[in-house]
Amino acid sequence: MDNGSDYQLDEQVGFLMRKANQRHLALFAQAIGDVTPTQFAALSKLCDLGQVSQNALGRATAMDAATIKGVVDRLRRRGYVDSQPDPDDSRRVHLRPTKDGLEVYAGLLENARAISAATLAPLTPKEQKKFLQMLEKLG
Amino acid sequence: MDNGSDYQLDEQVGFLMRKANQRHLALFAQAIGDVTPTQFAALSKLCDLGQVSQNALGRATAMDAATIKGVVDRLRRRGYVDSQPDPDDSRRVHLRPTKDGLEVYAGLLENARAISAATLAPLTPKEQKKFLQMLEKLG
DNA sequence: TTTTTATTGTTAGTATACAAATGGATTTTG
DNA sequence: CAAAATCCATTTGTATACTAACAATAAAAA
Repeated sequence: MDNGSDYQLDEQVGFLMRKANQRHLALFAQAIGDVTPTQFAALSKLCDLGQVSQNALGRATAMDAATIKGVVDRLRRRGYVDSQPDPDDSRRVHLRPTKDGLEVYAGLLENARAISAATLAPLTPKEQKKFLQMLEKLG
Repeated sequence: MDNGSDYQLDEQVGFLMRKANQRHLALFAQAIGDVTPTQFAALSKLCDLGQVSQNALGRATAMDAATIKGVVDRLRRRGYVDSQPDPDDSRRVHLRPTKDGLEVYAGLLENARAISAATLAPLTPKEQKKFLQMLEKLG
């Protein structure tokens, strides 16, 4: 009896999401070699917020404490981020984008928009909107 | 003048896909602690195909040569995979699921299906179908 | 047949990601 | 106020993932 016991990997959400993400990352790497997608996400939020603690930046970019630390370290090594101890809370470290970081971010904005468009390009405009809405529900 | 220069990270496909994927991975880890999603994918394809070379398994699961090597190493260490040199092509190594690997895979199938369902649960059945179709176009 | 090209598996290096544990510092509670 | 709970940043360990380079082998082209 067929109890529907077949399992096609290629039809599973997880597998399809991994592949879609792979394609996106490839598009990103092709358009922006200097900075990784994760680093760009952190830089973007940092430039938006102006000043945040490291953990707060992690929360804003959906990265846990251990992950955001590495990302910030690399951005700091490149001179895009500056860190200062918080005078009011000695646990905290204030992060700020450097002048260089702000300029690099501004210079990459157009590319970032193009990457998002290219990622969604296989869908019609209507589908794209729906896709983003559904993604939001799944996040 | 507003040239639409604002860029909301939280609205970008890449960011939303990363978050959706995070949720999926969390559901997977919660339901199946023994094996990771990537390992399960490799095991699934291996049990389907019965016998493959390492690189071929990597292609079937969308992993490059370096990545599939690590995954197979871990599966072999757990005793789920057996490897034999190919007599016809001395470069190649044939991979096969062990008895243990087949049993473990069979035992996890129900969970795997439940994880896929849970991942898509926030969407209606109709939306789920559409979502998978769109993902396929983006992969 | 000899040369070129392609494939297979491996290694080294870098960059996410998360769990778990730690040490300090700050809030909240009792 | 003192104890408990929480938060911040860090470290360690494991697991993806990709790039690039490598040696050995096999297949294709000249």
